[in-house]
Amino acid sequence: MAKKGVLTPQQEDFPRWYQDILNKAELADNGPVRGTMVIRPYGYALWERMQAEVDQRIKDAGADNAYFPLFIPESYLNRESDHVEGFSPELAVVTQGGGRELAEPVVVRPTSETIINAYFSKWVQSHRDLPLLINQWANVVRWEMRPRIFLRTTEFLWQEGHTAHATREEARDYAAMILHEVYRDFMESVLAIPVLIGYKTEAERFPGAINSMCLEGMMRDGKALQMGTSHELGQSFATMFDITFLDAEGNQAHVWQTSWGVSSRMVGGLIMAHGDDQGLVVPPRLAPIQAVVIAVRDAEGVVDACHHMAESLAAAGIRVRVDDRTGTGFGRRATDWELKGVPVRVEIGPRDLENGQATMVSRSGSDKQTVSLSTAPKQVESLLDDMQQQIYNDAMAWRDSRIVEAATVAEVREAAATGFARIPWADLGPEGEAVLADDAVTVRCLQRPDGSLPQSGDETDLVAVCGRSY
RNA sequence: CGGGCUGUGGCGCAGUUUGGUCAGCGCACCUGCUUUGGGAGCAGGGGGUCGCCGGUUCAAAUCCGGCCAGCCCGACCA
Repeated sequence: MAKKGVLTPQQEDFPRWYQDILNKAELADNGPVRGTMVIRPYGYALWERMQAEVDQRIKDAGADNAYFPLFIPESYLNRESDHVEGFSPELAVVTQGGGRELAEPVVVRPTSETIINAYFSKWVQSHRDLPLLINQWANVVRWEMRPRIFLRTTEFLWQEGHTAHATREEARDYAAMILHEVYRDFMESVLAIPVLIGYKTEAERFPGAINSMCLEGMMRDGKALQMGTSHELGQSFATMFDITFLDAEGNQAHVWQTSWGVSSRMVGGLIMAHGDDQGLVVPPRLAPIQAVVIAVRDAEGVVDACHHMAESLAAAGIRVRVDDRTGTGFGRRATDWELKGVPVRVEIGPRDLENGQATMVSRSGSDKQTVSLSTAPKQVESLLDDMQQQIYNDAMAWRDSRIVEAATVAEVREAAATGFARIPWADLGPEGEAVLADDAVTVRCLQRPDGSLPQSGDETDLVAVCGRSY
């Protein structure tokens, strides 16, 4: 009884598909205040897994977690002119507290450069205090014009790293290292989303940065999603907040800084990079539930067998859940887990049990295979490994099939209707970039012809990757 | 903030042109029975002052005015 799809097909209406999946997979709801979201348990479980993986990599990169206040004095924002210009339109400002007008309004942090650097200036005295490597997991607020759950919400969750270094080279290398070792590695090996890396053009740069590096993923509708950024801040904040140190020769100098972040936007990226008309597809390394053991129906010994199966899967290190809600029809439950993108289903019914078997089904393939109860954990494990690789390969092949080499602005515009275009930056330039902007096409990043990260924005053979974006 | 579309039980919608006999449908939910190997069936049942405020009228989901919210397309952005 193949029913009509549960979700609006992607081809028919992609934004609608996205809305449907948020509801049907129980990921998030709109909050009561415009632009806010309620992240539901399954959506939050995805975020927690992302946090855990990113946090470990950040610690491996030598940064320590700390926490700074939600409220920032308005005057702090005003100290860095580019920064305040960039953010003031989207600030939430508190003017009252305890029933009284505040002497100085406080802003709800849109990002924490200012308040963190105010403290860096207290903590940094000597070259021996450097590098100072701090990370914070927090919520931030930006009063966005056009909110969309996970992709652009008024309040969102993120991680922001802030560092101070003795030299420009060291700061640049650290920002690039974060881009590669923390972000790119996480996105490609855990999220299974291939990303393009490069520099932002001046037009797209973070307010206050001297260089912004980014990672861009392609969604299933051909649009780009900026999945993360890593900035060289130069010395502007150091100057404004007076962050100085005595070097080994006894000279006073300003530090060189970086900041970098990824956010709950990645949940949206995960949905749109892998999801299909059956629902979410969650790569095994990320999945909060890697395998669900389903009791097909309540016959003799079936539910017990499911719990035993779950125990042996868990013992093999697999994140597992049992679905023994036999009061609900099998088809309904199978569909529900498919919607949630759980990589592997292990189904056990009386027929399986008779033969000492279980049925193993992969979210990405339609074939069911029969496995013996005793060897199932091994087989699930290896299926999970295969799926991780396959999901990445599929995303990569699909993306590459939608990247076009272009020679003119017109060709870029045409290619951007379905995907990305690559064009020599020398041929496009800021003038071409401005022309493309009329059609909502932007330069997503500047990279070397081989796709690697430049060492400098002055390199002469840089390629501009262009597309429409979220 | 500009352009377009839309607000009716949890979700999706019909009804608005021609004001009254209009508060209805599907899904979801509750109870019972039968079911359960790909969104089960039957029977019974609960739930909405029709986005909000005001106006016109004997009478407003329906007409008028204002406001608010959501979605899509732009400018902004993680």
